[in-house]
Amino acid sequence: MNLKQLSDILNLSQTTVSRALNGYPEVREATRRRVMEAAHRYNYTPNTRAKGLATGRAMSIGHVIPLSRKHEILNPVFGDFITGASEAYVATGYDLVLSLVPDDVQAEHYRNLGAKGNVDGIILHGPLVSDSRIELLREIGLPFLVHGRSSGIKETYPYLDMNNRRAFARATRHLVELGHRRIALLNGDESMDFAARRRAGYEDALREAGIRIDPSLIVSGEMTESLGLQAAGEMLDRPEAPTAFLTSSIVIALGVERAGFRRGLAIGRDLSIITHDDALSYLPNGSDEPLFTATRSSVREAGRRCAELLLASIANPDAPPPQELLEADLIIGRSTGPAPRKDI
Amino acid sequence: MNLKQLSDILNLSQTTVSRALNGYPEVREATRRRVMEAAHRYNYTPNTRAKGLATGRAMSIGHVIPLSRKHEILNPVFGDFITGASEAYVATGYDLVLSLVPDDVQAEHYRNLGAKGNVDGIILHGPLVSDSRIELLREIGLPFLVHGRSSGIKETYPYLDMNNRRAFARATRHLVELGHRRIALLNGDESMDFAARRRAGYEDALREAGIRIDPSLIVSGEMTESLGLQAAGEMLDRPEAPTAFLTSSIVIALGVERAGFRRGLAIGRDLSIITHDDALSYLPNGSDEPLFTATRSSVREAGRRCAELLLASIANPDAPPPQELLEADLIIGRSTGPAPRKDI
DNA sequence: CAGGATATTCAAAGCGCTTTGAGACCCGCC
DNA sequence: GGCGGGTCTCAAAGCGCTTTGAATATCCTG
Repeated sequence: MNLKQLSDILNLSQTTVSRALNGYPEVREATRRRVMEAAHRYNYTPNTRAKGLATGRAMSIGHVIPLSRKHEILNPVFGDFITGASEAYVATGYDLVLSLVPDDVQAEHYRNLGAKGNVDGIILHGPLVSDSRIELLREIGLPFLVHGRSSGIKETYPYLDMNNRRAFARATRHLVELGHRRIALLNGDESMDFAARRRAGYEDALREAGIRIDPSLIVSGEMTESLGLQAAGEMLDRPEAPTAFLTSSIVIALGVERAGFRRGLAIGRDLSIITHDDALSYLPNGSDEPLFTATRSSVREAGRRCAELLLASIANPDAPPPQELLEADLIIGRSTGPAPRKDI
Repeated sequence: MNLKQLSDILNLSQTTVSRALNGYPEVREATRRRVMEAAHRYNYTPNTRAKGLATGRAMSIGHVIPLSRKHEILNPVFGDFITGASEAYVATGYDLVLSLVPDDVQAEHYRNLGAKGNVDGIILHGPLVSDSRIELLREIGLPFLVHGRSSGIKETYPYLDMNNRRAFARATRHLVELGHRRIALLNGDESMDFAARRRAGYEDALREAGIRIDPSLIVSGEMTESLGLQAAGEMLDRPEAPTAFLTSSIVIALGVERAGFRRGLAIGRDLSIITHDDALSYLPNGSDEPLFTATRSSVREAGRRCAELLLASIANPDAPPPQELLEADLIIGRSTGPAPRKDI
């Protein structure tokens, strides 16, 4: 069923039918109702491609996920982010076009997305510390929004980020206040901006407390359970083992916990753990009481907000680029406690 | 840059340029090269919407994720599935359109997808035991493929599934052979087809071994760490505690393990665990040696295969509907061992 | 009831592409 | 020289929609 057929059935011109459906004022209310009803009855929905061609708007947003050896980092978080973004898209009739693109063809892919014209805007995922994609996107002229930031970029660009630095500074400070001096950081890949900022926050707090930054207590890599298990395991076996761990994700924290269990350490007493918690729906931090003390910031919420901001800036291209910073909550759970006596 | 501009620059007609780019034979090789080169130089890419309008093909595939209280079940697995599917799409120039749709408007959404014509086919996720969407999709006439199956549907329909029943029967049998008699099943929501089949496999093996099926040892729900922790915790505190657990996902297994740790039980000795492992990239089952004994089947691989099958059936609509069943591997790890003496 | 608003409807152009059917050109051959 | 056959190129129609500018109904006022 297309517009022509529908208007033939109704004995109206295509113009009138189109106007009736799109809420233009120059259609009598009775006519509009008649049209609406027929559209519904015959299950007529305007063809997106044709509509897009005519209006110049694709009514869809592109999400490009870098696909590399490192992509696993984004993976678990991505589902929730998308869920949030979708809420905003569904509400406004936009579609979400997803592409997972190998690192080496990304530039080309972005250019294509622009030229092919099948998205009205792009959400940039997983920015690096210094990410050339931002400049590229500006050059292409397609509206975009960065989820996260890129410290190396000085020009202003639209973004939504979580205040990773402050969150990790607070978490570290909390451990310091509990008397911990040897605090390990198990971080994500530090070529990623969020991880670099987290480390900066951790170092801020240590410096502030006059604690020497010990590189041997800092590990960064893929945020998996194994990373937590292995890195924590190795550190705990040292004579001068850390008494507290700060981890970038719950899965890492689970690995740390396992390493602790294996050594008969009681979590929250012999060993403290603070993790960042993205509030992933399928990996809740405990059900009633939080399992881990954590800095928490919902990535789903971030997804929704990103989408909203991007849509707003598409609707109003002359507005200044949106820049928002979300603060994480510090949630106290049972995985932290005062540093063991002998270690103070 | 559009076709007209490009052909003006080249002093050729739009037809010729279009033909040159699309590999038609009636263009001199020299001309074609000239066109190709110019297209590249001016970064010309045909507008997808216009091309789609003209050809009637959208060059994109829709993935519809049911969004309900239960959606979390799909969530963690979904990222990997998509990654796999994307590999197939990228290779063939297709785009992936994602929509997360609340349960109550799904039917409408599918109809719309069909009418809007912005996808050439649909992958159906998370089929229920008896899923009306399959009939609906057939009725709509849009090519589709089900990831999983729906036991309640008798007509043939295209699908790719993992042999959940056999996998769980094998796993259960393995535990039985190790001497376990009280084997608990921590399953996903059993209104989902995959979970129902897993339970059937579990029951097959128990019946086969003459072991009574004890409903109090079967729990199904959201596949989270908490589910594992709580359900296993409760069961382990019974006088007649199970000696082995069969779980539907690694996250559940992690919860079971934690419940074990808390009670001072040694995994693989006091307590055996077998889990299904979707081979998620960010939740590997150990790094060198598998953490858990597991039935393993890569969901990423499934995603790739689903996409391939769907694309093939779009390319060749008259072929019989593809139906494929993947077998899971049974991987032996350190989480299983003979049933404790006193329990035999 | 004429005359001018105002409300409603229409035909047609255009969005950027593919594709059809036809025209131009160049051979070589009789 | 003319003609058939290949090779190459072109103008124009159409995909399904929106939107402009014009035409027609309808209504109100004096």
